[in-house]
Amino acid sequence: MHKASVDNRTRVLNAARELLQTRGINAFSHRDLAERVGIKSSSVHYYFPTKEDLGVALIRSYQHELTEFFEATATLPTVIERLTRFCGLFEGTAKAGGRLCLAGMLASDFATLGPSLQSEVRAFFQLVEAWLAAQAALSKPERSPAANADLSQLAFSLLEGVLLSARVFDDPDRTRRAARHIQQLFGSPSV
Amino acid sequence: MHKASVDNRTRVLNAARELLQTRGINAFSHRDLAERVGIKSSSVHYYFPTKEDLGVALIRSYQHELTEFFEATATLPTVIERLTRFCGLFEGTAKAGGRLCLAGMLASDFATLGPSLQSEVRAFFQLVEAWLAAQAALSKPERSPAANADLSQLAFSLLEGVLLSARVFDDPDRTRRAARHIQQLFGSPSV
DNA sequence: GTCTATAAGATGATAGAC
DNA sequence: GTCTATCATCTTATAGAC
Repeated sequence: MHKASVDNRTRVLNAARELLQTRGINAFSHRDLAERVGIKSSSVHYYFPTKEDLGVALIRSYQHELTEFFEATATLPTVIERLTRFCGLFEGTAKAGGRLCLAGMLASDFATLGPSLQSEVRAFFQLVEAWLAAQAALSKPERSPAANADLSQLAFSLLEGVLLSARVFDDPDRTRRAARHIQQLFGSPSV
Repeated sequence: MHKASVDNRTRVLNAARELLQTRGINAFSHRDLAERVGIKSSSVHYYFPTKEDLGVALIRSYQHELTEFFEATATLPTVIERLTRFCGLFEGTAKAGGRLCLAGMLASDFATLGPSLQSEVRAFFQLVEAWLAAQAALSKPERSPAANADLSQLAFSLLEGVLLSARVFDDPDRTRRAARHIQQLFGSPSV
């Protein structure tokens, strides 16, 4: 059961992820994907009948990877370290050709999405904010749940926003300054 | 020299602004604009030959209004008040049907823009951050220029980002929580 | 799975009449 | 200024052969 190389479905997904994060869902076509993968656009339709299907598959795989990230970093000793890693994801995104977060891009395209894709985007935001709120609670147990929720929204909004300016100014380092601020917000390390 | 009503050029600009802030520049057409204004798409081309022309006109008028805002609020006695007003602009944007900042939306469409439009977006970001840095300097004169620049980037990124989540959760109040945080960051009122 | 062929409709844009 | 007419191209698909 060894895969010598990625199958075309995965190749389409990878190409689509890059195009979505750089151009937005309304600025690339099945043909663009087909050309990058080296197949015909009808073959793209074979894997993802509609663009909505493609979008849903994209955010689900993105969310899946995030879940794996959460599991992998759960064993780290401090909130500080987990937060550093998390912010590092955004730094990597900014450095990858000025991409945006896939969910953030879909949020900016929100009004053009079908209901099922909108739900997925909302679920992704909720997942991130819930994790951040949990980290905030761990970091300073004396902080109220409302304050933790506030903090998590603040941190995620800041990271999404900084990707926009990082791309406009071609300056991925902006993500690190945002990360530093978030670390300060979450306060002194504990758990 | 009295204008009884707005001319069609202005009507096109207004319709385009709403469509750009809600759908992004790649998700509306000259036909969409024409239908909303009640003219034909060729008439839209008369005012704005290319979409790039339209985009440039949109951000220039947006920036012009911001400049007027800066002038109008320059007389306010405190940084706190000016900052409150500024954040109020974003609250209004979120409440206007979950719009994004026009420049923020163009930032997310950045990779699909022509060079002239990209320059305009960059200039807009610079204008905002320069103003915010100036407010930071006024607020706490003992703060370093680098810290002021940091703060201004942070504040603008946060406001841009919170518009994304405000729209995803259909919750414009998120902008107010962001505003509160920004006020705290800028510190105690002075000038 | 991947292809060719095809379709209906949208899109950005232009020419020329009024 | 606004229109009709037209254009080449793109877009999202679908049908059916291999």
